[in-house]
Amino acid sequence: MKTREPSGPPGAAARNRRAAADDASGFPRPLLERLALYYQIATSEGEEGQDAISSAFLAELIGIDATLVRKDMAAAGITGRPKVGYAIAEVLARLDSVLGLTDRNDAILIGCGDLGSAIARYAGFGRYGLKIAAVFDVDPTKIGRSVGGHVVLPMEKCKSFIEIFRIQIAILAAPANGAQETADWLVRKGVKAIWNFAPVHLRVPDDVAVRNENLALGLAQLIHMFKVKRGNLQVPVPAPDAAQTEPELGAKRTG
Amino acid sequence: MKTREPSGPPGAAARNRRAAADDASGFPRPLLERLALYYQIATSEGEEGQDAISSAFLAELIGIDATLVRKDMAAAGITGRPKVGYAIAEVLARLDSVLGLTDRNDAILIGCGDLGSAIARYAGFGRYGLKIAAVFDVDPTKIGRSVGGHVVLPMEKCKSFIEIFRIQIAILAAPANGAQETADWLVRKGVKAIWNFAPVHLRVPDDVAVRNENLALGLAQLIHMFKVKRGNLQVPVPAPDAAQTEPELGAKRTG
DNA sequence: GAGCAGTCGTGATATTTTTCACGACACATT
DNA sequence: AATGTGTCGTGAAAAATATCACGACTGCTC
Repeated sequence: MKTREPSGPPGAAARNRRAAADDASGFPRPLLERLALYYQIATSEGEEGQDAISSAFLAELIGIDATLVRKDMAAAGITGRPKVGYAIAEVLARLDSVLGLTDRNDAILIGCGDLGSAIARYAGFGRYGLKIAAVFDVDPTKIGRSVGGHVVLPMEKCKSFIEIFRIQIAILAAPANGAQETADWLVRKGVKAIWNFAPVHLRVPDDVAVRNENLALGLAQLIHMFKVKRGNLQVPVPAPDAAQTEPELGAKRTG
Repeated sequence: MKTREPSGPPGAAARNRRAAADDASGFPRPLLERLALYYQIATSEGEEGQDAISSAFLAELIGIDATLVRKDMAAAGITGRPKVGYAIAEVLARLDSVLGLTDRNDAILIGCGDLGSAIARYAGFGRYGLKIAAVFDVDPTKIGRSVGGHVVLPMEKCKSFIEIFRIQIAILAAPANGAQETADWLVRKGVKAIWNFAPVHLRVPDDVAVRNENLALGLAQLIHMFKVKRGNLQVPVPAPDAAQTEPELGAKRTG
């Protein structure tokens, strides 16, 4: 079984590569990100009294091509009017539906450290349909404390809470060690979506949605950008011992 | 005909489309994300006593193809050994350099609300070369308070702090309104990299690196995934008035 | 009402990213 | 020492993604 199995499982394996593991099935990830961005901008413009929004405006703001915006809108099922643009009301309604922000989702928050507290206190998630129903922590010293209007509960009560309220979304703001374990446990209890802030890449079954937020990763990216722009970083090729002239990709050693 | 200009500008304009605006110039964004992921996994494996790490292992863990991992490694200038894998020490050293985590970077934190406090308290950034040198806030009631070992300073002192310490990186954890304004101000003062947590998409000059973290956006994505996996969301096409049978992309109206 | 200017819609095209297939090399075992 | 197995390295093909160019339609102005 060296060269991969061509036969393989029924059909799940075909799109198993990244569709199921990474975003879902609906839309590719970059598209989704842009869609959420449009939603945000449309909301902001709407609040300023605007009635419609043009593809060029969105494109300029985000820094992409206007055509791409139009393609995205088409993919989301949003129709614009020439000379006017896209009706903000329609954009919001449509993206509400596409992004699934229409109905409320109860979530539990696991871990009430610094980051967990920030999340618990952050009120902005309500607009996106997320409501934190309860906050849990293993640390006995934190239990009973009130954070963002929620009383921190002991983890022992988590199990029954999930079962009673049929919780399907969990926010994981626990330390790195034990995060995977906790995630596994949550999945076994029936949680179907995990928003992971622990600095590890969680592995979950295919039927569970996970988003690894991973601030450290974002930081690494920012610093990379920063360094490159400053000019004192590029180092694509190290040239370990054989000096190459081509900065292409790798370096064939044996020539 | 006008199938694009074969001659074209020198070369800078060619990759101007998104290279300069989006990530930088070094590596495409998805590659960078994976690289940071490798770094994280390698660190974790190294702490567990592992000495080398295989492309297949990384691929399986992240959910991508092993070839892609090898290509990425090659792009980063990391050489593996057949039958063994990639030496963790080399991976870490190389990615340290590529991601620019080698030397310390002093940063200031603007905004000490819930999220700002969490960031100030979060110790994990040190590993990635970031050191929070000072914390600022406009709110007079927060000034003087100690958060994560830093005394919150008034924004009035921010200007001179940036100038004196030659601060080039700012973490922006202010509310949405005024975030762009603050960012503009920071850029004028010489800041070259902004890690933005405000729920807006910041616009900065080309020579400034910005990463919009935007938790709400991540949440929207998670919820989308969740809904799609649950099966009660798909709606690619709305069929406003003309019912189409093709769920392709758009719907040609005039036929 | 006709012309003009601005914007959407989309097929074709270019570019980027990922996968496939296979060769080369290193370590383990006999 | 020779063989065997597992892993890297990489050119070529495929797939996905973004861009271009142009047509169609709308609202405004004269």
